[in-house]
Amino acid sequence: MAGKQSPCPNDPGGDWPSSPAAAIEIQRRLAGQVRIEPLDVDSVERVAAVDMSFPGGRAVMHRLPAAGLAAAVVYDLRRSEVIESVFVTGEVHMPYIPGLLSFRECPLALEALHCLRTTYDVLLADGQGRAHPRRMGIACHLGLVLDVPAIGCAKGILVGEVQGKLGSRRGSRAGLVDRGETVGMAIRTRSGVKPVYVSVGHRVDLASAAALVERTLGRYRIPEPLRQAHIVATQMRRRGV
DNA sequence: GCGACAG
DNA sequence: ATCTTGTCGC
Repeated sequence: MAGKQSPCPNDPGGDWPSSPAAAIEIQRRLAGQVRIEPLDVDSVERVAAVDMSFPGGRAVMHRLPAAGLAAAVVYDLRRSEVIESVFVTGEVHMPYIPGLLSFRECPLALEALHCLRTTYDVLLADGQGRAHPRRMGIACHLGLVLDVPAIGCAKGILVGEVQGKLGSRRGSRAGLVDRGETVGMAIRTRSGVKPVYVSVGHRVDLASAAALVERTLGRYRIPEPLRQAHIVATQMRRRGV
């Protein structure tokens, strides 16, 4: 358990739309700004990851504004440990709408990332990157706003279908294709366990993204940086912050 | 109209 | 995403 773990004062983000129509318009405009290029995965030393957690059961879940908690960590690949961990709490003003997740989570997620004092080489987001109906998932959004290499790693599919048959052994891969375009990669991170879906967020290409994710794997299905961010987000919420 | 649908 | 204990299996 290395690294610190402290709350961070909230700060104003950018201006975020509250209507689905406005959000979709923004996605159409931003999608063309995503840059796909190779990333030198072998030289990556620090990987940042963000995840969110929300309180309450179905009763208060879809009530807005809602309380949310975003956690961000920086993971050192060489030492295989978290070197910094932060979190922020705040209000979420958008409901969860498939395809518009970034507008619900980005404001708080960005606040958390802004609190990090450690620099990092690439950002991992819990969700899709280009494997999105408008090629503008949360990983693309975060990567564009911060102008950092970003990768989306989702536990489920939003659009597209796995090409062919994905092997059951760890390390097996299969393309994720949507409307004739390979938008992501299904990767079996543990033998006999459901795969994760990796896609380009920003300033990386699919091959680099897949390689980076595999470099961050520990003994679990979810890449270690993301798994750690998820643990922080969940524990801080249950601790009643 | 019906089914799908990241977190 | 969240509510939850034990339990079956490699």
